[in-house]
Amino acid sequence: MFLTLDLNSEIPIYTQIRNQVVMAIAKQELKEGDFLPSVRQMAADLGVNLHTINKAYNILKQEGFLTVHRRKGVVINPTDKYKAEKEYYKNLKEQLEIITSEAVCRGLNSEEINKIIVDIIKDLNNNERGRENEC
Amino acid sequence: MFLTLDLNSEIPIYTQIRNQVVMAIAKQELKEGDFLPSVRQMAADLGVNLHTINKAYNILKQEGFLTVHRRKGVVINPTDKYKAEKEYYKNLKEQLEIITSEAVCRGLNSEEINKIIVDIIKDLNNNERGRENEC
DNA sequence: ACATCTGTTATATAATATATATAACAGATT
DNA sequence: AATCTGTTATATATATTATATAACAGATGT
Repeated sequence: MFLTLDLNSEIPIYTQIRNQVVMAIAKQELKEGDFLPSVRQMAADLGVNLHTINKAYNILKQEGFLTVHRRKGVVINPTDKYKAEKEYYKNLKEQLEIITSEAVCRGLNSEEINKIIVDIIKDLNNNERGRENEC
Repeated sequence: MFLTLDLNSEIPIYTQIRNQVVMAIAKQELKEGDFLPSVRQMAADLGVNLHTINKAYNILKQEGFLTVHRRKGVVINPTDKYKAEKEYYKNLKEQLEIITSEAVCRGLNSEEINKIIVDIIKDLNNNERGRENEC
């Protein structure tokens, strides 16, 4: 399982799960058509409540990342289901305004921030390799 | 006042205030030695409770952005008080990993993300001009 | 047909976070 | 001495987060 929880984190469990699924999709550890465990199964695996998983899945569903089927479980959507749209860009910009402002305050410039992002994307692609036998 | 609140937002009021102060520092609308209104004054201005402002100020204090004096009110710190340090970099990277992963999922590449950040920083500097007679 | 596993929905409960309302204290200013 | 500071302490209300049970209906496998 690619999921690890920090129960002491201020970030809610359902948000941690949502974030890690998105990161797994970005790394292509999860691809179109891949299945996630059922809410009950993942709840058992992680030792949390069914509703916590259900909330995370419903957010991901609402965001377009996955589709939910009875019995089968949860399926990662094809990428065209979660293409960037107007509302997403607005939200992204708002988030980056806050983060970038603090970074600028603390003396970083756009090149340094860009380097961090380039490195993150590089890492996403590195993790892509050598992981064929998972899930 | 450079502060506007969205009471319907899911973002807590004290977090909105914290973020807007950081953005104001980034825009240099607030500079070293500038004063912020007292907790009571800003609470009255914004129509919220004293403790909500106090919480925002204490977070900003803890983050190094300002110092609190009795009577005088609240003073923006010199920039060396909130230089980027190890812990901040770790936190910044964690935040950007999540945001960048989602952006990559939605089809953006590092150039496009970088452009958004460059534009944000450009806007921060634009707002710097023509605002001499504020506060 | 039947049992079983799905997601889903509904309640209830508890703990924590957020926000407000008052009050009081101690330091600093005027 | 009066006033304005930040600070601290309670109390209260609401919302969020997380858990605990239970039940329902659709789909699957036997």
